[in-house]
Amino acid sequence: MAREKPAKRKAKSVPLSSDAIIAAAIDLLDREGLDNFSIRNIAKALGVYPTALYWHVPNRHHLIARLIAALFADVLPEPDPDWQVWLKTLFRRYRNVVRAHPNISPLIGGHLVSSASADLKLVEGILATLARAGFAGEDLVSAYNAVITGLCGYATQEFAHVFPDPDGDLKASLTASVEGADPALYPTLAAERHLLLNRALVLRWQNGTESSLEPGFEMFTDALIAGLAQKVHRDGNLE
Amino acid sequence: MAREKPAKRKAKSVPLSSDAIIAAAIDLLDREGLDNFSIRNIAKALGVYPTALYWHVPNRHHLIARLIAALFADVLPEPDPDWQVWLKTLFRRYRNVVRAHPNISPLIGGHLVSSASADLKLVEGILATLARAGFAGEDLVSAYNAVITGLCGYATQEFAHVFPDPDGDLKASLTASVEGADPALYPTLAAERHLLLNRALVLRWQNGTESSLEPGFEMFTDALIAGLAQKVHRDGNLE
DNA sequence: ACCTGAACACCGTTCAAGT
DNA sequence: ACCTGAACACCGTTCAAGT
Repeated sequence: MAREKPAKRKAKSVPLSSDAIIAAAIDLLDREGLDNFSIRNIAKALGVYPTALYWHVPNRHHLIARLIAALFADVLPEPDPDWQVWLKTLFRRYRNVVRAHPNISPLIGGHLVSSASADLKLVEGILATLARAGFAGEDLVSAYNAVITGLCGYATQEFAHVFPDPDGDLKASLTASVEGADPALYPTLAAERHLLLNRALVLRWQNGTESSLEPGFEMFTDALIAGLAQKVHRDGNLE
Repeated sequence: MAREKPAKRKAKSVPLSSDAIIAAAIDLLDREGLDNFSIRNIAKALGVYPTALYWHVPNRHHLIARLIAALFADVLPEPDPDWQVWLKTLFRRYRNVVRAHPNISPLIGGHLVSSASADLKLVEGILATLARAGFAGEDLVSAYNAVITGLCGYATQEFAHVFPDPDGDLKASLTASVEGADPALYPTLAAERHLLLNRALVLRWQNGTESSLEPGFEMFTDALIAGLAQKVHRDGNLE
């Protein structure tokens, strides 16, 4: 009784468009996850032949680039007098998008696709903020790269793709090795094992959707921003 | 004349083993890149049927987990009296591994696979270092997560997967949009465009292999470490 | 201009069969 | 115990053909 109407999404008549394709792609990714995210399944959801998409989108990579651009279209925060507050807000907004669409994590992670649809307003926003903070020249580029890394870094880890584990083998083996960690060899790990299990990166079998890593997000972003602030301050680049 | 012997890797006789499979997988990933990295091609390199691998390795995910574990087996630095120096060394060693095997970036990025072969010595090393710095309880977990993020974050971005772009369309469109950025709309971007093009994340068509992002790495890791130091200092968690 | 439909060269994985 | 070999249910993408 759970599978009445198999999501007959397209009443035909409506013509295909690249926007409709991206929308269907986002919907599919959110509903079915990365493992079922394919050109063919997007086409199926649209009630159209797979090859029909190629009239509107050059290939899978560009489709993903546009999908990412669409999801992050509104991350840019309003201006703020305090550059540190602005950065923090940006980090938070970025994380919220990933949290709302966690399955994009692997698509952002180690891929350069995003460049295919660069959001210049976002780039300028970060650059202008860092320039205002006191960064210039090469240091501005470095600080910008540090910020972008911080932006993607935490969220993509927190909401990383969990590979299929029907029998719960991963949970079992992680629990066993953490619970059974020899205090002589791993004193800190053993002492804090209950806080760490499924809540510390590399010791998880679930991602941020089921087991939030928000405290670490606060720590990470605050530390990064504070470190950047200290850098400009120490170098005497004050306005 | 460049393709004499097509790498006839296996003289047969030598029996298959999971270690041999991982070694062949690393070799394939390094030589051919992610786009040709498949179970079938690993098998081909070993001169064996694809399905033969399944006797030694449960599936693709576990194979990748073991591959990652093998590559990072030696990242853990020697002990150092200064916890900040130790962390910096760890960051640098991690980046060096990724730089030597850049094609793993997408496999680390937004995936939780690494958990399948957690390196407890590495985990303990980071935890012990942070505990020594003054972190405890929940803050220790948060700081640990921040460090792991920093570890993976920058390197996976710097050496991110570049999708095939035979006609150089990406380079052309990025160059055009950055070079032609309206100074009225994008003042900072326009002013520093020569420093940014292909060297700022999201404005690149090459990754760190061809266009190093090391200055940003220094900035990022120094800022993160300094920020963490400030955090423990401010909270008065000194020993 | 836009979509169909067949086709190509791939995937990961299961499972029975061989030795 | 370890590998072969066929088979299944998928991929992304090309290209000719339809309308």
